[in-house]
Amino acid sequence: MAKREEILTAALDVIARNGYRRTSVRELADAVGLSQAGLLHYFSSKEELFQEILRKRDEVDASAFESMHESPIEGFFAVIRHNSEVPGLVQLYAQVSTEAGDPDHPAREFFIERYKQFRAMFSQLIRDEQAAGRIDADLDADRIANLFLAAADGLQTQWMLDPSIDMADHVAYLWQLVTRA
Amino acid sequence: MAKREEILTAALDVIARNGYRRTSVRELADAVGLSQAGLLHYFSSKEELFQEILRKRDEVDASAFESMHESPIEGFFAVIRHNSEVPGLVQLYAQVSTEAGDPDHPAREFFIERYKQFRAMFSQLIRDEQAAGRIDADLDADRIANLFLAAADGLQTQWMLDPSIDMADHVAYLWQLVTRA
DNA sequence: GTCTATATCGTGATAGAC
DNA sequence: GTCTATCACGATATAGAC
Repeated sequence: MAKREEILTAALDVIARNGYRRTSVRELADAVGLSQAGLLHYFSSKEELFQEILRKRDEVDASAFESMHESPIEGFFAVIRHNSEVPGLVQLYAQVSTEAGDPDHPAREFFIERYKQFRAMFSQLIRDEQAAGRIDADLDADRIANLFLAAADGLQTQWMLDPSIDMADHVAYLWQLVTRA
Repeated sequence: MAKREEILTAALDVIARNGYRRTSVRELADAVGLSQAGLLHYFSSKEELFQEILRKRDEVDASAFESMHESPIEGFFAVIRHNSEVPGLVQLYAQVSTEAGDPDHPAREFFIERYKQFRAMFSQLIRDEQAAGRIDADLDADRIANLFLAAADGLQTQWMLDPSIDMADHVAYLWQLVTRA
């Protein structure tokens, strides 16, 4: 459905500017020129809507940043750098991903799957670096992968409270730590 | 006021079991045998109440774990280990700390201050290790401190989604990475 | 497919009696 | 200090017309 995509794209735009906390279904509906009920015609619930917004965001980021960098780790840094341009999306992600920690949250499965994928991707990346001799082969790729994802998430919390914190810089520093260890 | 403390202690207990998402002021009131209005007599708003609950938690953790360990880093690990016994509190903290990222959130100042303190404490700890020759003096204590706090926060998100993730183990691994670098 | 209108709900806040 | 009662509100969800 083209309309669904149109809604999600518009939603990303609104939320990037207004943040998650202030954004109701009604406002997203306004942004696409639909009524609240009209918008919910395309999604089974508010929670599903926001989950799909986040999925769309991943998709947009992936196609924007993954291909344009030679090494995958550079793409990762680029996404993080980009994040500081879209505070509302950072807030959206941080908020919903922690809500999804609740056993009954409808987006829980989505996030479990998402972390599984990112974890696999990242630990593969590290193993590749190990194979190439750029990271000590003794290091535990899985644990390091989890630590990178955790650092990226946790830095968002700090950055929202103090935007002078440079998220990308910190993650790059962690990378430096790992590559020289 | 003794009553305020009594309320906060009871609240910690309820939330540790039920989590944040499900917990309304009314339920906390029930737990201390007060009406909702009766409880709010002691706090200016729901948001202030939850902020104070988190402050109380820090206080409890600090007195429980800081003194019983010789080195401060061990206390840090102990708190993290303890966290996996109280999922509701992890959820509470994760949730409110990200909500506080909003510029208008009443608990924003509280968290800014809290991070400032933890950051200072942690980077001092690292500098001490550097002075003792256990951490390379070339490393940037401030950035590493932020990375530890970020990792601890981010691991909570992952752990809530997958409790088989060992938060303390991961943080200890990061410590190992830093001490051998 | 989209709208209008409304049901329904939870819940935080407040007024005022005791 | 504490309760009862009520308000106010901001949602989301849904029924039913067009």
